[in-house]
Amino acid sequence: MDAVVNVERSFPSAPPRIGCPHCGFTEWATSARLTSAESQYMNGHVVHNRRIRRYEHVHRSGAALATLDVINSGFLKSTVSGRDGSVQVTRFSMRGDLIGLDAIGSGVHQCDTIALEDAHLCGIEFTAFERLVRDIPALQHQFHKAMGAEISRDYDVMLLLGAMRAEERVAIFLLNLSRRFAAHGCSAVKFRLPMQRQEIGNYLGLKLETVSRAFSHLRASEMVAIDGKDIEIKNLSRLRQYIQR
Amino acid sequence: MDAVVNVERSFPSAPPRIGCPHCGFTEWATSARLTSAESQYMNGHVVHNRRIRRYEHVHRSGAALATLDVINSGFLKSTVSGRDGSVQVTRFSMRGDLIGLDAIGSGVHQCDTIALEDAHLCGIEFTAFERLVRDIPALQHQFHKAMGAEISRDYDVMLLLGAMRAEERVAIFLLNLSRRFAAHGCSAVKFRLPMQRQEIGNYLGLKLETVSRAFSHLRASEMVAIDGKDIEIKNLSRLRQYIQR
DNA sequence: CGTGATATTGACCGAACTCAAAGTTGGTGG
DNA sequence: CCACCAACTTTGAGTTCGGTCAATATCACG
Repeated sequence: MDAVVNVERSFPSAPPRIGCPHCGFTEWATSARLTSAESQYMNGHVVHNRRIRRYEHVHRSGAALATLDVINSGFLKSTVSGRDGSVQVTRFSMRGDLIGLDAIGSGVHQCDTIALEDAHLCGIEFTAFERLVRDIPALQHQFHKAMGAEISRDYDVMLLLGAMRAEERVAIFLLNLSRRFAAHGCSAVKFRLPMQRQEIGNYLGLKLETVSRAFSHLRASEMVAIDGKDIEIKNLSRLRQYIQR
Repeated sequence: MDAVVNVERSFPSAPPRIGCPHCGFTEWATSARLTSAESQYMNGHVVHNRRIRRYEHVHRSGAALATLDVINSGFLKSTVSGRDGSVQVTRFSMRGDLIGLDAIGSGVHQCDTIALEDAHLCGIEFTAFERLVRDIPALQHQFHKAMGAEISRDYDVMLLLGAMRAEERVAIFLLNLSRRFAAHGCSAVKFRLPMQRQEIGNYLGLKLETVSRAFSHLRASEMVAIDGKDIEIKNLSRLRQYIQR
């Protein structure tokens, strides 16, 4: 607890933050309702706004866990691979998402994480993060919720992969993207896919041709307009209904 | 931190533990290398050895998170359901496994968890557990590793569901069970399945007939002997090889 | 504007599903 | 303790959904 006390001594009121104008960790701190002293304390450990270029790795499978990161901008994909070369996309991540949870179990990354477009991350060294989490109860709770949310999401994906038919999977995928864009103040009905058909297939457990056919069929049913990577959901409620069968 | 200090005052050396002879939390404490004072402190919050009878629920989807539990004995299954009645088994849990992680994200359970046979659990109220985790750094690290391990396992299941063929899934399922039994000092090559074909299918994203056929084929290939629920792995290395294609 | 990568569409194939029937198991009550 | 019966498992035959292979179309980037 000392650390927080020290910070409170050094920063009795919150000084203006410097550096990273769109820091994902600060957003995180906001939703965890940290005091400004706590927020400042955490902020001191953040490596701000690391740039990742399109197609670059954030981390590779087998690499030791170094930092926990939050995305400020850009889209990432994480993949696990079988020995036979098969690839499964475990997650598409965007602004506000935590990167590195795949390495906490063993200390070594289980996934490759690659930028689908130029991206910016803020990171905290994991051992420092665990200390912060111990010192700041609100941060602890937020972190546990974030890991728990990832586990819940994984269970939804298992249901999708194990029990849904191809077109349902694609519809659910679009609705999830829609919801996530909306949560960031973007349009829920009109957006551009940051990934290609192959990658969607590797996420949904389908071949790219099947994804393409599903899109074509959803277009024919007039639920969505699809032009390459540009998506417009024409009938949100019918699309929602469709997956409830 | 006070709590630990208090405990250290009250229990300068470890007094003999009472009550639960096979407490999973104690095993947990051992692998986290808690001091005996810390272990004692934690132990004071454990509700020991709750009995769950076969087919009873440990928790239901939609119920608020109350306790985090560790299994002392018995096998459990956790499931998520789609609106259309489809069921996905997210996990088969056994001695030493943590129950309740599915509720940490939202505070509400995402899964139904049911006993496949009579079982015993030790539990700690979750809010108390978060306090313990803050007070005992080694416990914190252990808990984060446990959640991280669950996330890693989920990614493996996604690869299995999204990219593997039926017989591979079944082979991997058997090998995983084998490894887990071995980790508890049981035979790695001879064991009894605690679940039925339907439930294996609901875990592997297959129909029960497909599971049965896969078993028959693995038997015909002389990799395993299967008599109902009794499994004997006849050729472990060939079975391992088989999934590496 | 050209070119390689990505996406669509079609025809065919095969792995897993469905439906059905027989065989086996295990729990219960006589 | 055994017989019965419902639940579970195996196996077979036919179907279907998604995969495979291939040809064309479109896009994005240099």
